[in-house]
This record gives sequence, structure tokens and C-alpha cells, in this order.
Amino acid sequence: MAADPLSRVFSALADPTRRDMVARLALGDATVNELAAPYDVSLQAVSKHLKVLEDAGLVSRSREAQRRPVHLEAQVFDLMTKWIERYRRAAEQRYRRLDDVLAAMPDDVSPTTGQEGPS
Amino acid sequence: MAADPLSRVFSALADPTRRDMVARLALGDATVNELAAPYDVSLQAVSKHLKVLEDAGLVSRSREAQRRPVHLEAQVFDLMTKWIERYRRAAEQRYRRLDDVLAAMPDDVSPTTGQEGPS
DNA sequence: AAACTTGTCAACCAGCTGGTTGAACAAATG
DNA sequence: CATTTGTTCAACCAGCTGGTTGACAAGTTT
Repeated sequence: MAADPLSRVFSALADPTRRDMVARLALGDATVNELAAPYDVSLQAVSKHLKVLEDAGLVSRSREAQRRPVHLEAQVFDLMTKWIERYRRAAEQRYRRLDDVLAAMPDDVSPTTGQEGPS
Repeated sequence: MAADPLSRVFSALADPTRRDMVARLALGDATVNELAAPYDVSLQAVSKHLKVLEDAGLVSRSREAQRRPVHLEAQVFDLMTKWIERYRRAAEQRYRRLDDVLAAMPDDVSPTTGQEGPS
């Protein structure tokens, strides 16, 4: 498992079951059994999903008797948000720039023929 | 390819090469050849990567002579941002709530013994 | 100590992924 | 029309992924 942190986070959230678990954990900590309840898969499969989320840093597990409460970690989200915002903003700016060009274009200029008004 | 949109986007960005391409495209449109230049893989591999990005809605391709300029689409980013913000905020609020509890706790209260300060 | 609860580890399997090569298609150019 | 340029399609392969089952470790309960 040598992937960079960002790849691990995106990859972890690429699975709908895992995103669902994150949604559940946003409401509060939960045990593996509690998390497994809604899904029609083995407990082992859920355990694996949690390992993926943990390796991505999205989740942490403590020990409490024989239970392993799972806790959502908010910090890692920032890693994604930072990356996304960076490029979204760039793409949007370029878009807006084109928008300005179109807005500034006089109404009587046809896109196909270019400016051709009488002198 | 039956995955939901959100899974497709996260999955597409889980690959560092693909994230790199998005970064490149944030600077402006590019052809497949231009995008392939920095990487030591076949053009076909790059073409596949672009297909993944396109299927995720992160990118669109037009036609211009025999070239296929690739364009970054900003809208899809919002899908992710919305999802992330929703759960990040929830997790942070729960965190902050605990923070408030700790902050409101009188200094002379030991966590293990409970309140025992003089009246 | 025995039994039950909670969860993980290990081995296995089918299907997806990212890479390859070779052929083919599309459009401009000689 | 033949060639070159730009890109995609098809078949194949190794490795990862998400699922399974069986064994077992750790802790609690009786």
C-alpha cells in the first residue's frame, strides 16, 4: 500500500458503501457491528472497508472492552478540499474569463463572420 | 460502468496521473499528445485515462481538425465539494462540541475525579 | 474454566484496472 | 491517391479489490 495520501482518500471514498459509512459516522461514533447492520455483507467485509477508511486517515479506532468504536476524523477532508478548490477555482476563472469576452462582444458581431460593420 | 456519479468522480481522481492531468488542464485546454508528453506511458494509456475522466464528467472533448482538445469541466467538482462539506462540517461540529465542553470545564476539575472544588 | 460476544486474520475467487502491443480510423498534406 | 499526424479500438496480462468462508484472538459473563 504505497499510494500517496490523496490517492488513498479519494480511493476510499470511491466506494458507495464506504461513503455511506462515513455518513453514518458523521452522526457519531459506532462499533463495527453497528456499522455492519444496514448492509447485507459479512462482518469481515465491513472490517475490510473500515481498514481502507483507516488507512486513508478518514477514521480512527480505539478500544473499549471487546468493542472497537470507530471515529470519523475530519482533518483529512481538508486535504481533498484544498486540492479540489485549487483546480476548481482555476477552471472557473478561465470559464468566467470567456464569459466576460462574450459579454463584452457587441451584439451585431456574428461569431462566424467576425466584425464586418460599415466604416 | 454502472457506478453512481459520485463514485465515478472520486474513483477518477484516485489516480495520481489523472489528478496531474486535471492540474495541467486547469491551465488551459490541451490535446491528447500534449497531455501525454510528461508521462512515460503509451498514448493509448493516456487515452484511457482521459476516457475515465470524461466518464466522470470532469473533462469534455471537442474536435478541431484531427486533434481532440480536452477541456476541464468545473461543475462536477461541486458534486464532490457538496458531499465533503456536508460530512466534514458534521464531524467538525461534533469535535467542536467536545472542545466547548473542555473549555467550559473549570480549571480545578480533575478529569478522573469529577467536580470537587470549594463552594 | 466454559461459553458467548466482538472483531480480525488468512486463503481463496471473480471482476475491475492500468498497462502493453497491433490494427484501424479520421483529417490534413504531399 | 498515398502518406503522415493524431487518436481510438481490441485483445491480452498482471495486480488490486470486494466479496466469501473458516479459524482464532481478546474480553466479558456465567
